[in-house]
Amino acid sequence: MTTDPPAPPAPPGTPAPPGTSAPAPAPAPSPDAPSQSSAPGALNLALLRDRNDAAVLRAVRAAGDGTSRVELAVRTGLTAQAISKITARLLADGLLTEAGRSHVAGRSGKPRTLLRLVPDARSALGAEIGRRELHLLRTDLTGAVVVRARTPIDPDGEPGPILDRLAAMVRELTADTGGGRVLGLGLACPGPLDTRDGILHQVTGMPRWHGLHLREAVQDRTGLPVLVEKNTTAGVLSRPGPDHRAFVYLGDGVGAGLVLGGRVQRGARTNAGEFGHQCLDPDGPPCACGARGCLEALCLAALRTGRTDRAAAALALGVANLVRLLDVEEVVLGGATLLGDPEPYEAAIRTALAARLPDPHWQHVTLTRATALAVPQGAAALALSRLFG
Amino acid sequence: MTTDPPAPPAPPGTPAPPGTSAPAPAPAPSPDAPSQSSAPGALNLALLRDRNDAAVLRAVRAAGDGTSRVELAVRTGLTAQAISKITARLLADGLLTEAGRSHVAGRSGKPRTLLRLVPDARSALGAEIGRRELHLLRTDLTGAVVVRARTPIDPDGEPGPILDRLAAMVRELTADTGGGRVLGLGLACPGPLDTRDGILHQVTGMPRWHGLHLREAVQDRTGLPVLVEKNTTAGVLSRPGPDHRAFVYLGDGVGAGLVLGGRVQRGARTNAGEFGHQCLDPDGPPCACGARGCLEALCLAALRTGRTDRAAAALALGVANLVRLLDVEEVVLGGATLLGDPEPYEAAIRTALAARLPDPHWQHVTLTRATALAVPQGAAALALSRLFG
DNA sequence: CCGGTTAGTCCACACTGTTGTTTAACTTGG
DNA sequence: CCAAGTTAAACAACAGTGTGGACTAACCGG
Repeated sequence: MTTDPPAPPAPPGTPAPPGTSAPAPAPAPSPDAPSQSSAPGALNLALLRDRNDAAVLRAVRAAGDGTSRVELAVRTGLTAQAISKITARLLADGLLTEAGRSHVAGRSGKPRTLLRLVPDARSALGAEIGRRELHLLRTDLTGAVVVRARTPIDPDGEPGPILDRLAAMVRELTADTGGGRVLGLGLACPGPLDTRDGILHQVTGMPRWHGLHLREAVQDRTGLPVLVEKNTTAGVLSRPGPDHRAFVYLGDGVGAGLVLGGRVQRGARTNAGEFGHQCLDPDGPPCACGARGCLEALCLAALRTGRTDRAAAALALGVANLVRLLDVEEVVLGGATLLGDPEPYEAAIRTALAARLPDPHWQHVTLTRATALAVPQGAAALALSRLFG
Repeated sequence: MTTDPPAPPAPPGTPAPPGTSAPAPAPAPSPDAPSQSSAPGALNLALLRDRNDAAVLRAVRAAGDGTSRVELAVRTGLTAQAISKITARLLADGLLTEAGRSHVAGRSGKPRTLLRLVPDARSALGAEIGRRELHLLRTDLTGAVVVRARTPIDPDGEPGPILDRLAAMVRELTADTGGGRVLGLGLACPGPLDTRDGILHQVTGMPRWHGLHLREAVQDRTGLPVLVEKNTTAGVLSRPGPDHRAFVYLGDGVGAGLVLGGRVQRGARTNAGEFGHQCLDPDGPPCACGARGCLEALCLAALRTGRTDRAAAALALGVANLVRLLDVEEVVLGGATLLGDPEPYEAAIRTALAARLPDPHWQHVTLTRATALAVPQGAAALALSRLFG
């Protein structure tokens, strides 16, 4: 765990979240903690403002290409006046621009002024740390990938040199961000980990990374706010979607990321999403986790013998179980193995859903494919969520 | 669907939620809708105040018997001054009282003034509508049951007369609520339903209730704010618990209610919790839902042949799957069948969790039994959540 | 050109939580 | 017993939130 040159010694103008006006009020004890860790819902005026700013930004993003203030007022439930103040703030911060007016033929009155996100106003970094390679990318405010870079990883090696390389790549990728401030760096990792403190637990297949204080290590090397997340959870955040959705991953293992009620679900011990270890057959083959008949064990065993159909059937059953239990409206499929040959999986899942949902029409589930970049993009989205909430 | 005498023609002084001072600002379109239905997180000042009031009330409730203002300030993250103002409001509303001072030996300074909930300040009604009987109860502010009543139900009968009886029971049970205002009536029902509009879908085993506008019907008959909820979801709310917990139900069927991240999860179409229809054996016995090998089918088949052990094993496997997928910290067991003979189920679940969680120590799961009243109590808790958020 | 209509802003305001100061109610030490 | 020290809670002045009403801007239709 070499600690290396601390890179940019202080965060070069990054830490201020949405509002930029106040000099440095920050009553928070730790400089990067999210204001109040375990506050049970009590809100401050500053937090209120940030929340409403975020709500407006989200509404603008959701609208795609241009919304008016009136529409924002309707969508958010705030007054026109409140929207006026909030958008003024966001315009001053450079996050929004006015982009023409919306002339609707045969409609009297002053036309609405369109507002848009300024993609280059901020940027975010996201990385996927895998057992084979490290993938880093930078996105703009809309989440679109701007540049990316990759480097191989030796899973048995020490993390230190790799993190040094990561820091170097970060410097490269952020060198040319005009005035666009970098919001932070999201790191998506396999295996169980502690999201809150950014500490890895037993990362399967990467023995030297066991127990690593990843957040601290990368924060020291880059000077950026760092967020550590499980890869599947990052996957589900790769793009905005419905309030109830799941990202299902089939690669080296099987896992899922969950958004329920519009919120990422990490579970009590940040260990939710162990979708691959649901038991589908108490007498099935043994799994690496110690149990028997896990979905993951069934899938991997089938794949080893080339029986994609069986792997797909097992996965499909798991997805149907998940959909029935959680009533999600979208399932996003990802992971190298699955994306390498998606059709059989999609077909099997469609069949299973049709067979196992009592009313497939009413409970329609959208099935989509993630891109290969979903995980690092989701990691970047994590950094963007400082603005979008 | 007889419409009957509309009972107390207007809500007799009930509608104002926490704050009572303002005459009647209510900018909400519909009188009982929760201010703004689908507002994506935007808050106005009135909502901010209600939220903070609720946060303080929750903190007082969580503290059990008496907290001080300083402690509330710490817990909520608000300033002492803010707490002072908020508690003053709640004291004026009669929700809190000052109950002595906390003399701690060997501690200098002014002793803290203890604050407590006033149990009788408000009350809430909760009902469980089952296939065999209707169970109604009234709780105080703390959720403790004050009075209850029951009446048999003919599952094949018309709902109208039963709802009339319900309204009569409501009048009885609320006749002697001193000044304690009734916050509302929660109705827990089986089967798929639409929580938002309070409309039942196809309630299994109660054909005449199919498509009933239950909320409206009961609201008209009682004049109270009515909330309709699925029985399992009500069950999980029967008492405060950890932020990630599940209520698992084995009665006429098998189901679950979920609280994840401190929020009830109903799913995209308020159909989450179909825990009983996870497939544990693709070649298993056919289930009433049309699929094969559902947990519920396995359990019920085993129970029909008196094999409690097999039913317990199936349920335990499902619970283990649920815990791994969602990383809950508490599982509450309920339902008449299970509570009639809980030991084998508990033992099987403990065994399954020990076998299937990679680190049972770190991921410890508390297993508790619900009371027989959990469902109607949870329904009442739903009405209490107007105050507690 | 002018009235009608809609969008957005300016201003005064009510209310939120915050900061700084004062009062209340104890314990401690002489 | 009394003064000093300490902690709890309230009081007063304040910054900042969203709100309501009046006002201006920018279009349409005649």
